[in-house]
Amino acid sequence: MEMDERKATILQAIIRNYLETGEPVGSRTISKYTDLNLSSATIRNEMADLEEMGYIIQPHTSAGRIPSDKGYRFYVDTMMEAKDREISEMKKVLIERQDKLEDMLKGVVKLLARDTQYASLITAPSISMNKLKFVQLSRIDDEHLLAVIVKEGNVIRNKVIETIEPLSEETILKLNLMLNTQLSGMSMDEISLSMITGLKVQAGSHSSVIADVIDAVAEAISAEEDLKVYTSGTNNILKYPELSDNSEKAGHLINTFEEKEGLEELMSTELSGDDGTGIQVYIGSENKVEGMEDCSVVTATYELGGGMKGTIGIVGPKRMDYDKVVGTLKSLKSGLDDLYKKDN
Amino acid sequence: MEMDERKATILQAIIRNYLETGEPVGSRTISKYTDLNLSSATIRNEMADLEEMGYIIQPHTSAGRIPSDKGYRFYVDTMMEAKDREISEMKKVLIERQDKLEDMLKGVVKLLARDTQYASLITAPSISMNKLKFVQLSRIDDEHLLAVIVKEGNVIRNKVIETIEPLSEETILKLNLMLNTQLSGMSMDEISLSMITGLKVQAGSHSSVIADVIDAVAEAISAEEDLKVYTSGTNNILKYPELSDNSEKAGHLINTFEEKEGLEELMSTELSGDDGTGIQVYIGSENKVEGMEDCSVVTATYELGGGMKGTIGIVGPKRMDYDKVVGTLKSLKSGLDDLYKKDN
DNA sequence: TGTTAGCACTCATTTAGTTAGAGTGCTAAC
DNA sequence: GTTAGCACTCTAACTAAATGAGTGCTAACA
Repeated sequence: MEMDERKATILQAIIRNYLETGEPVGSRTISKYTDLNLSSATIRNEMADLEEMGYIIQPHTSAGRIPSDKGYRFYVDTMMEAKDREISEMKKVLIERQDKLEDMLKGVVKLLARDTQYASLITAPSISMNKLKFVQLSRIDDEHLLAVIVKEGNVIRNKVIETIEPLSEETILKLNLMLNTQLSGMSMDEISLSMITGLKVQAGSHSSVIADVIDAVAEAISAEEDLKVYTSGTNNILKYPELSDNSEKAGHLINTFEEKEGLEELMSTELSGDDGTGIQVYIGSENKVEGMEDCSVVTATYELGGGMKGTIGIVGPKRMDYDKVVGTLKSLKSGLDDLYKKDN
Repeated sequence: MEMDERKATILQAIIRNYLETGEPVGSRTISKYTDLNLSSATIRNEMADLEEMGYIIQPHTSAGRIPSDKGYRFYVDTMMEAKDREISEMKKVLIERQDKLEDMLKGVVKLLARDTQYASLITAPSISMNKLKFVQLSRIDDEHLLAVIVKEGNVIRNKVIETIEPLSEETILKLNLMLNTQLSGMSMDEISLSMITGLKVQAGSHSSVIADVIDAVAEAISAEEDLKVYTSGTNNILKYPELSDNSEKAGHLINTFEEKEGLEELMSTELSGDDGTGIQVYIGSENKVEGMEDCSVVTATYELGGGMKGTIGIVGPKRMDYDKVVGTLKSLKSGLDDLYKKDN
């Protein structure tokens, strides 16, 4: 049995209808809905075939059909028509150009949640540059030293270091000079053990401070921590009976969003079937995050330039308005991408 | 009509029973539950009185009674016996002494949520000292300057400032010296306009940089931003039918927790009736945050020393195990308070 | 005067039974 | 290959009756 054009039309009609109503779709509905001019009986025959092929499912004997994961996948891959969506508010948010990246991300993800009515998330663009630009030590008081670590891309980290004995301004100046001549421009794997011991020897009695500083540098440089995830509209999960009827599952999902467990992986694994648009769709069990078997996830990768890539996406029920969501994500993605182009 | 001892005993029995079962409590139950040796008929008379006085409510004619807000309040104020609770895990979390305050707070709030099974939140200790310790300008590259602002209490803020023209190392050194001799030790309201203009004049051609730096200082010094709230266990809201049956309301609550709207106020308003334990209970409509009319909120103020006060608390249904919650909060509060004492 | 037994009454919840309707699969005719 | 027709299935909605917990009130009792 193979998929012919008529079967595809019928499948499309079933899915469209099911997305709209959420009710199983019967043969009579399709008979009227499509312009194939076929009677319900004929449709029934075709539907039996589609069920055999695994595209649709019958919840119980005397009900209509609903799409299976395979059915959704077919729809998304071949029949979806992404609606172009103008996010008018977006421009405001982006043009205001909040100087804190964090605020911008929060704004965008909030916008996405409001527009789609699905739980939304965004990852901060991850910095692939992990080189140290410079370190700046300053004396805070007799027991505390401040280490400011500036990475390539002007990402800044602070660390307060406790000192055993007070350090004079001159010593600090000397340490600063020493650290920067040796370390600046380095990435973590370039900083060898011998360099560290060398520095310690040079520092003499202050070697423990140097050790602490290098620890701080190492921590700051390893970029993992930067994979921060912001969420918005988690409460939308409750709007979809498929997800909220089982409050056990809904609670688990909400918890996942609050604790951000596993969301990084969700947002970072790239599906092989990426079609170049940067949009990816994961349907039901295609999704490997625990508790999301009944969800679909749609993500888009955006790029702020300089290799800074982040991901923005939504999590919703399998019965979701894919066309709208993909359209919205495309629009947001291009908005974010443009941000960089304009900037330069 | 006044509250005598017997009425109080009966009220207590009603509330205790209702907290356990969640079902309206009838006269017969009380007759057996208490050791007053009264028949159900007598209890009924007393219950009629209690209802007239506003301590209990009858959901419908032929049902038992449930406590009103006023009833809960009476219970909490005069009859509650906080169970002493040992949070064994807590020591681990606190002793590990995560060097980042943020991680510690997240750990504590997670613990609270796990222990109580209620939605939990914690505010970072707010720094009441808003004096500037020092400013440190560093050159990042030709167009960017880094301003590190250190406040009393060693709270640190960074700000990248764009410069119109490249600044030499000497200029930056000079600006640093100038800023610190003038500004260090100052609070915002001590920094007068004339001082600022004075600085600008001194800076000559670099006055715009000075303006930017002072803006950054002003922003950093105003402590508002420090009132960060961390949450955990929001999903517990779904565990309590009183809150989750109406998924509209539950969604709103979850949203409040995600966006942290209004939670700062919730955690910072101190009830007049504070009894010196630092524990506060808000029942139902006593609570002024939107959407929390059906909740009770219990908070505890902790102090990390040096005037750094924060608040930790839970939000749950009015029918909550007050004894347990208050016990847990007391335990956590004293754990946090001790943290500081040990430290010094 | 406070307490209790008894009784009629109320009302939410449960249970069972019925009905209505949507949809199917299959067969036979077109 | 398509369609009309029919028997069948199963859910959802509705109705009616039974259940039972709990009340308020009255009258009797100590």
